Amino acid sequence: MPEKPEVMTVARKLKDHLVGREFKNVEIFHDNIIAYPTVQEFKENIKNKKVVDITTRGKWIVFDLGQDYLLVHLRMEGKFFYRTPKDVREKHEHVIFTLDNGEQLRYHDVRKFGKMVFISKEEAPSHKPFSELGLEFWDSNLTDAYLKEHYQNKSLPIKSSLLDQSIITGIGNIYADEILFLSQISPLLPANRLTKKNRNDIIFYAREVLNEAIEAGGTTIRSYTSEEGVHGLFQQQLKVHGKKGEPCPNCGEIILKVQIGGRGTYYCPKCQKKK
DNA sequence: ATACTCCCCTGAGAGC
DNA sequence: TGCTCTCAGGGGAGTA
Repeated sequence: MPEKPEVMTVARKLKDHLVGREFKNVEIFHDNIIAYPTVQEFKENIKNKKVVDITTRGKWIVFDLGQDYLLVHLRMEGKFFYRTPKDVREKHEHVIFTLDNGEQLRYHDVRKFGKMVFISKEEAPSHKPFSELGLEFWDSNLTDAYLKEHYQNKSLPIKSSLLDQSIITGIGNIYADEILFLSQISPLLPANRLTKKNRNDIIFYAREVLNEAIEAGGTTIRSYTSEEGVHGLFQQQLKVHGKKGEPCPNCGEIILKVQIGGRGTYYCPKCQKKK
């Protein structure tokens, strides 16, 4: 379940290995992975494109190909592995890129939720997904005023609003719970009822949690080429997410689990009161 | 415009 | 052992 820190870690490792390489061919075994353009166009466009850089935007991995971008969203379970053409294709390898050095970069995704987009740099800013992404957590434009503006008409619980990628991008279900716990805000509180302090706390702790996770990512992820994938990241440092029935690390109250917007949500009912 | 619900897809784990 | 059921969750589509 990659969120921003995991995506950044994967992107960094891909960059170490792939900058300067060229895509010579791509085979697609599950068409739904290709979100844009058509599968046929995607195959044709990717050929002979050289990887200039690899970065992230929100939870998307951004392959800078000079004139174009290859964008990859791992969704829940997407992973990359390096193989050679001799290796038998595994059950969940859905997209196989062959590189100019004979190696293959294979996209593995058990649940087939991941998405790939090939788009020109010119077209990208006004086109999904870039056109619908909000601010990165480190962006200096992410301020109380920004959140106030975007939350003022939202009666949705703040938990759901934090997952809205068009406001702040990169936060997923796990870190949303952690950020709200540290901010001592009930996940059920409607976004338009947050105080100024609440909003500033969210910004502060979002930066703290995500930065810490990014640092941990550098050491915890063994290798995205291994069967380990990106599992286990930051698990030891989680305070409430996944801790149903355990005592709150703050006050000892039993941590609850509820469903908010269809997502499992963990919180301490004592520390995170719906004021 | 916002906010619901359903769906994508598979495997793991629980319960019987 | 093995069946059925529920859950995991990022995000898009359709609908009210």
